[in-house]
Amino acid sequence: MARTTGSDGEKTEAAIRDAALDLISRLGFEAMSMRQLASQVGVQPAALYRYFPTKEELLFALMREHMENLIVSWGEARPVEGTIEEKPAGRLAAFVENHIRFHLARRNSTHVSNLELRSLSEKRLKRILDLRSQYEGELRSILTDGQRDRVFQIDDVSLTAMAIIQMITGVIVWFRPELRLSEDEVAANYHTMTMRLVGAVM
Amino acid sequence: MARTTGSDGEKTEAAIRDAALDLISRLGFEAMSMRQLASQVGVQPAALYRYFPTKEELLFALMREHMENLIVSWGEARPVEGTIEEKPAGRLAAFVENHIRFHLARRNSTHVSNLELRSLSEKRLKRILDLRSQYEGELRSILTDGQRDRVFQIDDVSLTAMAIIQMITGVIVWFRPELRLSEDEVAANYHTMTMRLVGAVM
DNA sequence: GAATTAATTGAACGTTCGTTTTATTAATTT
DNA sequence: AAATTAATAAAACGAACGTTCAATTAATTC
Repeated sequence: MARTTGSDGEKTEAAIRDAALDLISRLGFEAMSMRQLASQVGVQPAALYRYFPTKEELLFALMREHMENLIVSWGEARPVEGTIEEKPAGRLAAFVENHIRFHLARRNSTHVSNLELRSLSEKRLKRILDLRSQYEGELRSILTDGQRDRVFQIDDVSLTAMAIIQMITGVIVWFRPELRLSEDEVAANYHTMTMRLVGAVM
Repeated sequence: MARTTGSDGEKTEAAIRDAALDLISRLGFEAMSMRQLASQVGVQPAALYRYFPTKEELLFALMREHMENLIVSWGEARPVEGTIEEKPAGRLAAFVENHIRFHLARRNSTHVSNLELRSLSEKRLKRILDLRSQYEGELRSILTDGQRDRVFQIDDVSLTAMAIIQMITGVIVWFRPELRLSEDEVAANYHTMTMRLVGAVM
């Protein structure tokens, strides 16, 4: 056999991405074999190489897409200038809420992006870390502005930014949709904790 | 050749553990081969199997030891009953300080214990998660007591416990000894943030 | 100093890995 | 309807994997 009836490059590529996110987040990147991936997609291993030249480039594509989506998501959620929400406290609230919702909606790719950095070559690792640093810079600038306006009490902006990122990303480690708390309640809770953490009066 | 001059089982086992922690934390468990490990220890691959029956049991041993050490460490650092430090705020301060110092002193095994859970069989995974839950229970009980005494303002004890654990464990992701902040400063900073997070007045 | 035990080597086992090559068929274009 | 391009299958490559086994030597015990 060769080309199968109804086969379509775009659909296959999307199916590969989905299956890869599922398998990598469950088994880990190194533990997932290309044969396993092909089998889950319903295709022969060789077909994968039409879409991704190597296993590592597949991982890189998934991670880059995740980070770019995250940055775009924040760009759209960020309060517009001149509004009341554009003050530091409003921006921080928007940042936390967007971050929580984005990650809860993308558990698989979040796991992949957070746990598989070691499998990237130095060059590709740097590109992902640059995107990450760009995103974290948004948080740092919010904290710096709040410190300047004396609405936040922060000892060290960089350290606080890392602490907040770790805390709010950690939600995907324990949160399960079937648990007692809803996504809204979780987001509200993290918002409150973040505001207390930076010493903002609510 | 066979047994080498000066060879000693205890030393070899310790060397295997050290090398494994180093390699796994750098490459990941699946990416580390037993041949690589043997080479770093300075021994033939077959020699590893005198100390650990399988690769997975080696990983399990490293993780269990890490968690048991963490629990022992907290047992020794925990304030004694009847002292002023035994109030919730003092216990929380001790918990955060011990946690930060313990993890900063054991970067490799922390990475292994946090990132490689997926490589454990169901049974062994459960044993590690039980130890983890036992440790987290200590934090939850501190938060519960502080809530009862009205010295902490906490919406949800479990959620807050997870948030704090994620935040303070995250220190090893970014902290490098050569950076501007000392271990003492970092610990003090996390202590302040934690107290603010639970709404304690300092 | 002989017998025993501990520690390790060297070689090999079958399996699986990521990837490549070639052939074949479906869909699209001309 | 013929020619071309896109999508896949089938088979194979050499390399690396975790692990086992038998042989060998160092250290210890008697």
